[in-house]
This record gives sequence, C-alpha cells and structure tokens, in this order.
Amino acid sequence: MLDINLIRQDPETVRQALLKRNVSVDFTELLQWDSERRELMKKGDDLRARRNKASDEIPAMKRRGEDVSAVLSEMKAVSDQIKDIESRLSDIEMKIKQFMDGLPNIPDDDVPAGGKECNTVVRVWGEQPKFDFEPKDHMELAVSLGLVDYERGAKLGGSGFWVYTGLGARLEWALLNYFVQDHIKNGYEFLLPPHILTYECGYTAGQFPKFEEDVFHLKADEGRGFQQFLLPTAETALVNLHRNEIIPESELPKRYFAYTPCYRREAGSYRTQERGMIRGHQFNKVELFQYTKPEDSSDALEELVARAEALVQGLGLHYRVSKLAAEDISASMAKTYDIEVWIPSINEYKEVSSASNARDYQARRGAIRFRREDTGKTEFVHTLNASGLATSRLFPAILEQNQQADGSVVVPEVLREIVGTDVIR
RNA sequence: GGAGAGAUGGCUGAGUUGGUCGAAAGCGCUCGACUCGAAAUCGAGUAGGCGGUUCCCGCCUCCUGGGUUCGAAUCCCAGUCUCUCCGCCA
Repeated sequence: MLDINLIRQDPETVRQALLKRNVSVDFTELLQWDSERRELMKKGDDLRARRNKASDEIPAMKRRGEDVSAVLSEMKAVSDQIKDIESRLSDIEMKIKQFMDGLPNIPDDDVPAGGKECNTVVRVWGEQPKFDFEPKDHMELAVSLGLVDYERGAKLGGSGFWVYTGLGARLEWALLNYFVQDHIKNGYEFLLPPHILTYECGYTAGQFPKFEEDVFHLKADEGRGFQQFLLPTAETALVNLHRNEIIPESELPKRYFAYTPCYRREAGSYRTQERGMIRGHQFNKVELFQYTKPEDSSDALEELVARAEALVQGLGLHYRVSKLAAEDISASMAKTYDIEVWIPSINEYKEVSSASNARDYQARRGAIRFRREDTGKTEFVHTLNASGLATSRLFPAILEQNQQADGSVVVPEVLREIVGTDVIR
C-alpha cells in the first residue's frame, strides 16, 4: 500500500516512478474520490457532532421535564442523513482501497527501469566448473544415485512433486540444518510458523487480492467467514507476526528466520527446461526476515544479501548476484537482489535467494508500526526478507556442479556430517 | 465432536434495568516535588486512527461486521478468538 498523501502531494512523481515498472496509472479519478471522501467525512463528522451534543442535552431536558419530541424528530432526520453519508462514504472508500491495493510499490531510485533484460549483475563469485567428461543433468544424477524418486512423488502428490529418498533426504536435511545453524550463530531468532494462514496474512504480504490464484486454498468450512491457504513462502507468515502492533523502538531491528516448505500452484508456468526440481509445487526454504526503522532498511538489505551469499559460498557453489530491474521486482517490493547459482545442464543461473526491501509497503497494509522515542510518534516500520536459502535450486546445483566423471557427487564439506559421506556414489 | 464461560486502555479489572462512559479503581510507565541519593509519599501526565480553519477543534474505535434506537461498551443477529469440562487423538 502506498501512502495516499504522497499521491495527493505529488502525483506526477509517483506516476513517473511507477512507469519504471511499466505500470501506467492515472490518478485523476483517485484524487477526485479522495477529495470527495474528505468532503463526506467532514459533513458526516459535523452531523455526528450535532447528534452527540443533542444526546447530551436530551437527558438533561428530560430531567427538567421539558418536551423533547421536537429534538427527537430533528435528530431522527439527522441520523438518516448520517446513514446516507456513511453509505456513500463506504462506497467511495471501497473504490479508493481497490485502486490503492492494485498499485505496486515504488522502486528505489537506484533500481533500473525495464524488464528482466535490464537486470544487472553486481557480483560474480567463483567460476563455472569445467568438465572433461560429458556432464549429466541433475535429474539423471538424482535418479541414478537414488536421491530423488520422481515417479513415486507424482504418484503421491501428482505432477510437480517428488520424494527425497535415502541420501537425497539426508542431503536436503543437511542443507536446511546448515542454514539454521548459521542463522542462529548470527543472532537471528528461529521461528517455526503455521503453514496454513488466513486471508488477512496474504493481504498484508501483498499477495492478495492480486495473486490469489498462485496459492493453494483450503476449502472453507461450513459457516466459516474466511478462507485459509497454504503459505507460498515463510515471508507471508513472518510479515504478519507483528501485524497491528506497535513495536517499541528499542526492539528494532527484529531479525527472524523460519523454516517452512513453500507451496505454490505454479499454474501454467511449467517449462520442459525446468523439469526436475527447478520448479515444483512444494519446496523447502529457510527465510530471513527483518523489521527495521526506515533509516536502517537500506543497510539491512545489504546485510541480508551478505548472509545469503555466505551460505552459498560455504557450499562452494559458483553464483552471481543480480540487481533486479523494476518490472522484475514483485509488486510489494522496492528493491530486490537475486542470488543465482549456475546450473550447468541448462547453462543458466537460477535463483536460490531473493532479497528484498519492501520499505513501508507491507507495514502499511498490516499496520505494523513502531514508536519513535524522540518524538513519541508512531511510524511504519520497514520490512525486508531474503531466502536463506531455498534448497530446490541448490540441490540440483550441488549435484551438477560437484559431479565427477564416474557419476558420483562430492558432498560440500559443511553437509558431510549429516549426509554421512564425503562422496555420494 | 459435545457442554459451558468469556473478549473493555501497557496489564488487572469495574461498568450489561441504553444517555453525564473513550470508560472507575488499582498496577505499570513518564515527568515533577521531597532526598546527598534511593525507597516510600505527594502532584501531574499516560491508547490508536482519521479529518479540519492544525500550539486548537471535531469525529471514529470498549473482539469484528451488520441491526434496533433520537442515542449502544450496554439490547438483537452473524462471525472470529480465548478459557474450562467431557470425548477423541499425534
């Protein structure tokens, strides 16, 4: 949610900023609704003030034995007017909310305009491994080494699901454990949230109402007023932790991380290139999250990226960091870095972490504030998230980047204790 | 799944024969007085949001959403959540 005051004061600047995302908006109608809204509010408030005053006087008049019937009928009329104004007001507020809900976040100044092709690589770490043999793709490796059972995965969950088996399950678990240990070491608080969330959570995160089709909805029970869904990322849970709260300034920044599977419909997004575990309906991810003061969020984003990068480095995988262009950034975010590992078989860099600063966009939707001690006033916090990390792209990257001529795979050192072997063969 | 109780300010908790209630009292917190300092004591203050003619005024919010009424924390309806007991259960 953007600040409507910003649009009121300087609509052209906001319009230009959104144009960077190739979103063209015309605020004329909105501003009209906005002034109409305030006009109605004023009218309604004045009428209510009158009614409140009369409500004070009526009992006093009664006590003095005066006739109140004239006041009563006048107030009856006033109440009718209030009702009329209120219904007009709620219509207009709904229109305003709908409009505002549809607006994406304003990209940071240093975010380039344009789509994917305008993403800029800011760093590259390591080098592409060279193979003096014909390298296999991760599916071939996973199947031949007995790490993943795709067929039975589909038997259980349908297309887009798989089962980690044996050393594969241990490798997956080792990855998650490695992330968890690292974040604990760095002072982030570990959370295990529910995987089923209410509609309100999706709204605050910015997924709803626009992207309702992307998640798995649970059938609402009889008589239940809302629907729940399976979280598409732990971010959705973490951003709602402090929804409708005022956080003491001294508690900021709050640094959390959570492990959850992520459930996504991925409707229609299947590409043959992305077979295997590059894109499934369920994958494991550890998510980093921060609530900060506005002036601290830019540094916090760099910190989050550094944390995620350290993990990939610890695995010894070749990767790069990209700063996303405006159109490639998800709607709630002002700036995003992607960390992408190289997948040899498709010769592409695939996202294993996405680190974003939402600034106050989510905080506005969820009324997440803090009280500034200097001024005593409440302000919206800034929220940031970063995968740290998603396993479903790392697993293939490890298999493919670490494979050897005999079809075996070298296990990264940090994972060996849990996997139980140096080399999977 | 069955039965019952409840939801009020940072917390505890009054208020439910509708009006003087955004709300007693206590605790906590902040500031001031007293003190060498502290405790105790005394005094003052202490929710969020919206709008405006913006050192001031008005409005809204007593779980949420509707309704009744001139007027709702209080009455009616629906929903959500919490607690207790029974049953079931990892």
